[in-house]
Amino acid sequence: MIKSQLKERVDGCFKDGIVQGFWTSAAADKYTVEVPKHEGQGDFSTNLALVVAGMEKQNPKAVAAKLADMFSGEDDFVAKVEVAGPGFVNFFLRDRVWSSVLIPVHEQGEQFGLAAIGGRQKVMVEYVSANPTGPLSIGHGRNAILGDSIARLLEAVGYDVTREYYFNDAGRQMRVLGASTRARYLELLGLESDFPEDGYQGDYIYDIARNIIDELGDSLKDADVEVFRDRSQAAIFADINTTLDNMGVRFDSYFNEHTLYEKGLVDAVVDDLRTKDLIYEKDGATWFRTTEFGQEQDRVIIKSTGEPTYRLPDIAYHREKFRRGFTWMVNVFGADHIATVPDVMAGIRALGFDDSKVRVVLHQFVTITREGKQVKMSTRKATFITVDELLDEVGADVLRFFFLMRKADSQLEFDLDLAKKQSQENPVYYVQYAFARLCSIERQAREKGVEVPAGPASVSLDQLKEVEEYELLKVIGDYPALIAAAAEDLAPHRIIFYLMNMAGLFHSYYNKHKVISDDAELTAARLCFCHGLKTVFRNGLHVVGLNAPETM
RNA sequence: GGGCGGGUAGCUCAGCUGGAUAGAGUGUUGGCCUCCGAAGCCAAAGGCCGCGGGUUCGAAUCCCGCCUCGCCCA
Repeated sequence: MIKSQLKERVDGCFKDGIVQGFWTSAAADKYTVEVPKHEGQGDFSTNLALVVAGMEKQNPKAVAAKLADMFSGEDDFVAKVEVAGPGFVNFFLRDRVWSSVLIPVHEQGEQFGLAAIGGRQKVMVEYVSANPTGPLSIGHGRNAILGDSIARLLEAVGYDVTREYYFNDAGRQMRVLGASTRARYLELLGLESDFPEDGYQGDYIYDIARNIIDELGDSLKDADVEVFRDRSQAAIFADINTTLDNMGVRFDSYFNEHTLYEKGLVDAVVDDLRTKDLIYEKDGATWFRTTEFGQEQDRVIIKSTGEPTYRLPDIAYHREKFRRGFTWMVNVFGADHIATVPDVMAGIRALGFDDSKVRVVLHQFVTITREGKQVKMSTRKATFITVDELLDEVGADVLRFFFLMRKADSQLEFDLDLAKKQSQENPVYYVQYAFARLCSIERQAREKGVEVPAGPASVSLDQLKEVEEYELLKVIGDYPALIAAAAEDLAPHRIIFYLMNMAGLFHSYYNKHKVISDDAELTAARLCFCHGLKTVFRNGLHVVGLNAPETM
């Protein structure tokens, strides 16, 4: 906000410079106004002179000097302008400029940081999308948290978000699931059973079988696999939903792949591709000419057995998303789905849609370390760690925080010992503690009969003149831009880093300066300042789905 | 063999569209509670940003090659 004010003034000078013949318009939109890394380099700096000089073979320092001259004369915003280094122009602002951010924070409260960038456009975020063959694994957990946080961020900047879970309950996997449950059922009844070779070995299958016995006894001993499949699916889905609920993850809709077939949408894709001559038959299979869309080889979409490959329904599903009116869509996938992306994109383009409207967030795998050693996981042997187990061990906030601490591209090492055993030194608590402390300060003030100011209007913000206060005020002022950038990049991890940084600055400030003192005017200003901090902590925690506890 | 993603402090990881002296947590070492919550703070130590070229005023960041780890496809 303050940065954009300055940027406008720099832009104005740039235009004046063109009029005066100092430089041409070539560098327009190429230069930036940034916060310098090091102290002594001002509150903001611009590389305008370096960019202009580079494009026009001028001396950067001379250009910088001209720009600095145009800022001549002091005012109530800029205090000092300097040329430094290879040709940066550094700006030092008036101290009182910073405390002005408390005004919008106070006025907007929970709305502070929200934006209307999205213009209520309809966006779909698809995530989790795990088939109901077993409890959610740790990888699904990362996916769920990532998708949910991205959805929250997009809502925060004004998109109309629909969260969707896509699944397939009709495939081979599901038949194996049904057969596994039937085998366990018969086994528990003491009857002869044949557990499938590639069956699901997890204990949860026993649980499902046991529940069937409790409810229906041995009446299903001659029933088909389908019966067991349907019951297993229902039970597993119920568990998945409970898990998601415990994680604070919700969905607006569930999309069953089967409906694509029911409505003939899969066949329609084949027909449409065929009329566009993008399909041919070879070796009994049906091929899609993906080479027309920049791929190295064509892909099979219907196998010689008549069974479609995963690509086909995926393409049909994405066309359906477009038809449902979504302006753009986000797919959150684990790294193992990488291969399907180009095929689906090709399909979308082939059907006449704009594939740049589909943004794929790929996240790498999660590894768990316990007692310093990596835990080996296998889905088939059911030796994976489930989200439920993690939730039991560390709780929803820690789980979410840890999953968001890494950008999606990075593999995530989840150190259980750190998350659990040392929970007192956990980064989650570090941030939440900052918020709780701020709440505690306000409680303390009230107990002492000190009036907590209603807002910045009634206090003298000029009282805020400590370096630590300026630093924190700057951080507060960055918050709206942070939300916008994190949403744009679909990168919730940035919020986490922001919060940890702000918490660090605050804890440091707290240890150095007393908020409540004998100086009534100063106390009022600081209480107002702390209230602003509290607002930003709460908003920041909430925007990625974390709790902001008032006491801990 | 091809594709994608990593390689930054002992460990786990940030580093936004190239910017001025490389960042955090954790671990190690040493300090700080009569004082708004010590789940906290302060200080020290710790780096050929995988390797080699290139692009330019300037590269951890962009381009090419190679090494290595993970995932996927064949």
